[in-house]
Amino acid sequence: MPELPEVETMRRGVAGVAGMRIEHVELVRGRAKPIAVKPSPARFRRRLRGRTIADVGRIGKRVVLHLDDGHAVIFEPRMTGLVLVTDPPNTDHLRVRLQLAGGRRGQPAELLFWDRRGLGVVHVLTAEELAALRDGHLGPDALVISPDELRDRLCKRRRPIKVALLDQAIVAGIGNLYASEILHLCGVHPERSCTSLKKEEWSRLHAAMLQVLELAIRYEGSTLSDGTYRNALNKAGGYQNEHRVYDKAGETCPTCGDSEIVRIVQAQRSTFFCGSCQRAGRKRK
DNA sequence: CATATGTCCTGAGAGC
DNA sequence: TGCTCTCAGGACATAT
Repeated sequence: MPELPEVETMRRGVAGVAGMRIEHVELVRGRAKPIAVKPSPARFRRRLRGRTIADVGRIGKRVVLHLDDGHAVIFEPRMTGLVLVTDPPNTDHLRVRLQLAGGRRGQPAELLFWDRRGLGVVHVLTAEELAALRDGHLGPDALVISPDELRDRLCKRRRPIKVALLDQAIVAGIGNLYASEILHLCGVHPERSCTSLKKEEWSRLHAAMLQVLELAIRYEGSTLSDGTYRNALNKAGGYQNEHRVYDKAGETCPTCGDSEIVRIVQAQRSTFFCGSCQRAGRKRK
C-alpha cells in the first residue's frame, strides 16, 4: 500500500541519517524468512559497510540512500514494508538493520527496514543502475511531471485511465488507492480509455493528482484498517480520514451527496468511483 | 511494442 | 472454539 505520499513521509522521517556512516549491516533472520536483498548478502554488506550516507531521496515509491561512493540503497516497501528510525511494530518481521554513527550530535542511530508480508526488497545499485532505474525503467515522478508531459505519455494508450495511472513506467508514484481518489476528484470515469480524454480533462487530471498527493503528504499518508502503514517514527498517518471513495463501496458520494460509491475490478485490483460524478464516455460539467 | 494475466507473501475476517 | 478459505495489491515474469 505505501504509495508516493507514504514513501515521501518515510523519506522525510529518516532524512536525518544524511551525513551518518554505516557501521554495521544486519540482515535480520526472525520468525520470517530473510528479506530479498540484491546483490547477494555478502556483497550487499560489503558495498554498504563504512560508507557515508550523502543524501536521502525518493524515486516514485522507493526510498533512496545516496552513498558517498555513488552507490545507492533502494528501499522498496511494496505492500507492507516500512523504513524506520525507531522501534518497529514488532520484531518478528524486522528485515534489515543499519547501525549508523557520526550524526550531527555524534549519537549512534539505526535505520530499519520492517516488512510484515515480505514482498518488499532492498537493493544496492551502482551509479549506472540507479540512472537506468530513474531515466529508463520508471516514468517521471508524479509530483514533478508537467501537465503536458502527463498527457503526452498517456494519451495514446488504449488502456483504461485507472490502469494506466498504475503503470510506474508512465508516471511514478501512484498506486491503487490514490488512483481512485485522483480520478474521483477530477470527475473522470476510471474505465475511460486514455485515448478518449479531452485536453481539458488532462489538465483537470493533472491538477487533481497534485492536489491529492500533496494533501496526503501533509497528512503523512494513509493508514488503512489493517494498521500496517506507519511513518518513520511508527506513527499512523491521517489521510485515511480524508478518503472520498477508496474502500467506501455502498456509501454516499461526498461530492454529489446522492449516488452510492461503486466498486469494480480492473486488472485484478479494486477501483472505487461515483457513477454520477464520473461519467463513462463523455466528460462531465 | 502494448497490453493482459499469474505469482509472490501474511494476517484479518468470513463462514461453517 | 478452531479450522479452512478468500482477499488485500506493488512489481515483475511470462504470455499474447
